[in-house]
Amino acid sequence: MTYSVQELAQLAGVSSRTLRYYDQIGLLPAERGHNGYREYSPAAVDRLQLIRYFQEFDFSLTQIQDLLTQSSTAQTAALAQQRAHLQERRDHLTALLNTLDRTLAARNGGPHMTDTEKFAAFKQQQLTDNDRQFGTEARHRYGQETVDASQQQFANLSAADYQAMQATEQDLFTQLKTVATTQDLTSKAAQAVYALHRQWLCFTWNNYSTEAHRGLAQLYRDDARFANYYNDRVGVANAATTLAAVIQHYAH
Amino acid sequence: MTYSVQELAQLAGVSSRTLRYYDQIGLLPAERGHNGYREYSPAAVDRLQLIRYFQEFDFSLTQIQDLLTQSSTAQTAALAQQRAHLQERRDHLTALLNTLDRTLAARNGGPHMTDTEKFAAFKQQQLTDNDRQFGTEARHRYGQETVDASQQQFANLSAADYQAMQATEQDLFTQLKTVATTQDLTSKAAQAVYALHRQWLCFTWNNYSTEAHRGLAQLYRDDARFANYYNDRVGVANAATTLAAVIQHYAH
DNA sequence: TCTTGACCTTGACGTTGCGGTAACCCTTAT
DNA sequence: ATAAGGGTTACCGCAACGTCAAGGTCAAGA
Repeated sequence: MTYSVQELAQLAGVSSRTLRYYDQIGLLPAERGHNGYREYSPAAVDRLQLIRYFQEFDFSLTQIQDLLTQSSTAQTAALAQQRAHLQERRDHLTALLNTLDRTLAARNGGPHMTDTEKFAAFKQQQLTDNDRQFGTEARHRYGQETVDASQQQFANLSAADYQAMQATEQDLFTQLKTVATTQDLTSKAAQAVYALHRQWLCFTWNNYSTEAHRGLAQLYRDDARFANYYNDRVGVANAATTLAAVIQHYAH
Repeated sequence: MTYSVQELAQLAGVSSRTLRYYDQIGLLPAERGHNGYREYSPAAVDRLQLIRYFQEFDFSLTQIQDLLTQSSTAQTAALAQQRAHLQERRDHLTALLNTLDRTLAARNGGPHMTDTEKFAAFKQQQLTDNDRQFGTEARHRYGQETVDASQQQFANLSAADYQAMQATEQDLFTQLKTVATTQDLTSKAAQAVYALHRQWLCFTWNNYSTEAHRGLAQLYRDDARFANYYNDRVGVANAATTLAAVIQHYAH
């Protein structure tokens, strides 16, 4: 017993156009009857189910095309890799729901939403990015408390402060680029780099000390994640080492 | 002070191409400098933040276009409607994750050592600690299944999620300390405590409900083991009762 | 037999939210 | 004066289909 396009479309919850498209790109080839109509065998039904299954996991059609030809172990690996992605998406949705609830409450005459809260979801994203990059290492070297306090501080920044912090970092990058090329540690640009970096730190550090600053400089030089961050953002290969050298030079 | 395309793009985490596109379709018009360059005012920055915010909630750009011209009440209605959609998506993702886990378990027969397994011992430790503290009592009141499902979920957390969960709990402790001293249930700190505790729960609960949350609040107040845990970690004697009061106040 | 209406076919163009590239302009530093 | 690093418009391309247009096929009723 075979299915027509419409029948299979109904069964699988897709449009007939979709089935014709899948046939066209060779993802789900159909056999043809004497009149040229498409006919789908039970095997095709199974294949379509698999396709829809993979599709739910955010694979593209070309990826699915590949997956369906590959071995079972390769398929397993791909699925496992997708798991983390799914979990991230769910956590993000959870955060969004919380934010949305607060937004709605505020709009319904509830407690007024501060600028900080309005930006919370975006900053949460930023924050976890930061944590992914630096969190583990910093925790190891400076202890849990410092990092938590720093995140706390970060989350408490007002929207204006947050933008000011971003602007400061931008200035830092610009000046750092100059120093990275000139390599002149006594230039005005180098002094600016030190001042800006210190200023940037003080947005989130409440107890600045030159020792901690120098400690951070070591991290910038020695840890690939820190180094990559600065090299990427500044756009030169020796940005991190230059920044570290500047800090070592001025922080006393 | 105005931003150039690149500057605003960096700030907002979008590409400059995106900004030019938004200008082109009139979603985020830019002013022009004497040289024809785009210049973005602070008002444009705010508008872009709003755009990104709505975008997170899966509105199309044309819908956002409309929303930005409409009244605040219309915007509220749209957001409220979107809430149900968001929750559906999250539930769907949860189901997908469970399915995927079962799929992977079925495919995985051998003693291959994954990163998850590397963390498994540590998490197993934590898990038994939790079980020693809370397990018996929770089992009595909520039944074996709930507890097992929760432990299952906990063991499935990725390393990154595990650290995020720890960070959330730390934030919770900090805020809770404030509330425990002020005893102001309507303060921002109290609201934060509720949100954080809910967020913390959702790392391991896949079906959050306010009733279950209130039930847990009772446990915190009435069971010495729960109470001691929070009082110890926060460092004040009335932490657990305060937390319970906050939850009772907000979970409806 | 003829017609009607439901189904099927192959094009071909439209959509969303940008990415990428080309070709050219502006400013600054060397 | 020339190179670099920004900016500009303009156009082509992508996935995964939706949506016509123009027509072939088939069973049923007048």
